[in-house]
Amino acid sequence: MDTTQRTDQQRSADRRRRELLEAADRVVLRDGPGASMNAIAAEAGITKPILYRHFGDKGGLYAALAKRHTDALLGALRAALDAPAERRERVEATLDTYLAAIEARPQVYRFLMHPSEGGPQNEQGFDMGAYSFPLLRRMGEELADVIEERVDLGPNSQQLARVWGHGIVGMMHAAGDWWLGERPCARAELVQALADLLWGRLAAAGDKAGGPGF
Amino acid sequence: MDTTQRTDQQRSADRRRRELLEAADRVVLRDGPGASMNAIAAEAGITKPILYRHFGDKGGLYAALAKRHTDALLGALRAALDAPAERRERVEATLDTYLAAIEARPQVYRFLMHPSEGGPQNEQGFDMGAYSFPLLRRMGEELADVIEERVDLGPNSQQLARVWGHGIVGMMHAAGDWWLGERPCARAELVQALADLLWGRLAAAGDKAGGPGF
DNA sequence: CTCATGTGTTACTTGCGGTAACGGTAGCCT
DNA sequence: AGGCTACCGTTACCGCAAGTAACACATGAG
Repeated sequence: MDTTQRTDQQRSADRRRRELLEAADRVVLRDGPGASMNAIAAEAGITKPILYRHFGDKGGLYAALAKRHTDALLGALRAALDAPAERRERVEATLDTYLAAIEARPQVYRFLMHPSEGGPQNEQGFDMGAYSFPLLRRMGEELADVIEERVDLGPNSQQLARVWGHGIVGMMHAAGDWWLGERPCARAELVQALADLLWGRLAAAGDKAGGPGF
Repeated sequence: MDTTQRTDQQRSADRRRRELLEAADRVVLRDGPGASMNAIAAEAGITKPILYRHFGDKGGLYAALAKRHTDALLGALRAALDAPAERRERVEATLDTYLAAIEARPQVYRFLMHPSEGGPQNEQGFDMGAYSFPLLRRMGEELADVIEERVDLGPNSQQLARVWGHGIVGMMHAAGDWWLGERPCARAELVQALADLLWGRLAAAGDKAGGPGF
């Protein structure tokens, strides 16, 4: 029993793992994050203990599931962030990429961010918070790296970049979440509004008549 | 059986409700949001069904609990937002108020925002997501109202204000969450960094040597 | 043939949210 | 007084989901 066998088995196990993840994906997207391990196992054509052998516990499964989508989204964002263009254009492209992603697959988004609420009858859900925030944190850190690498912020640039990275990601996330729920305007308008905000239009705007401004 | 009796009973019920909420508060702050209804009932010196008679279900209890803290925080924020001062000063005061609140009572904050994870051994938590986002949404809406009321944004000001309200709140929240976890700097520095971001310093900064900027 | 190993199962335990059914106890009515 | 109606409280239970133990079948190696 050595490498060759091990690799064979590992390949097989990896394929199985992928199949299980795809089944889990289908169920979670259909039934919401409250989906039970039994349901996921049934969809995969097997039974619970196998899931536990592969993923340890439900958290492990959900983490693996979240990682897939998270990686895909981060890849798209990185591409937008790396395109050759002016800074504002890049910012807009990145915002648009994120918003387009959550608009195109709101089910996935809701799973990643609001892992409760989901299916028709959603009762006692699951812990969560443990999968959504990794995504936001990772996005924040990556954006911080990009900012620090490319923007001249003078002294203390590292900390400033990290604050901004997390702050901008949070802005994008919260605005996107609200927008996705209410759909008050077209995506492009939202992108413009957010870019304007980042471009200091709040500071530049005048007060309205009737008192000191905000 | 009419008003007088009813009011007496209602007063008594309200007092009871307050006591129960305080007990729940203690337990949740001690054991984290995974606290069981049994534990809360025990802390209050009673048993489960009474909790259910008062709050319907666990969601109702947590919602009531969250509302208390949410209202308190919103009150403080409104005060900071209404102080007579220049716009930038107000923004800084508001940011500082929020950050001071979460710094002073991280347990409460974690309950409101990340209702999973909590006590030492926290496993199967609870659904959640249903209590944190109301807070963010309410803050976003209130800020939007203030912006629209006081800042001259030209046409489409209503939508712009709402986007910005939610966006700024999200920025504050995400940056605060990250900062609370890592404590990389003093609160005042964070406030400055965020205010600088809102004041367009990202747009104003130059590119770093080595390529087009972010 | 046997034995180790990986894959799968059934059947169970534990602990939670939530509820039904029952017991006291205060006040009001006649 | 005696009984009736609400209300506060209890015990004991249901359903369900996470997670686990113990067992069963295959298959390839010696």
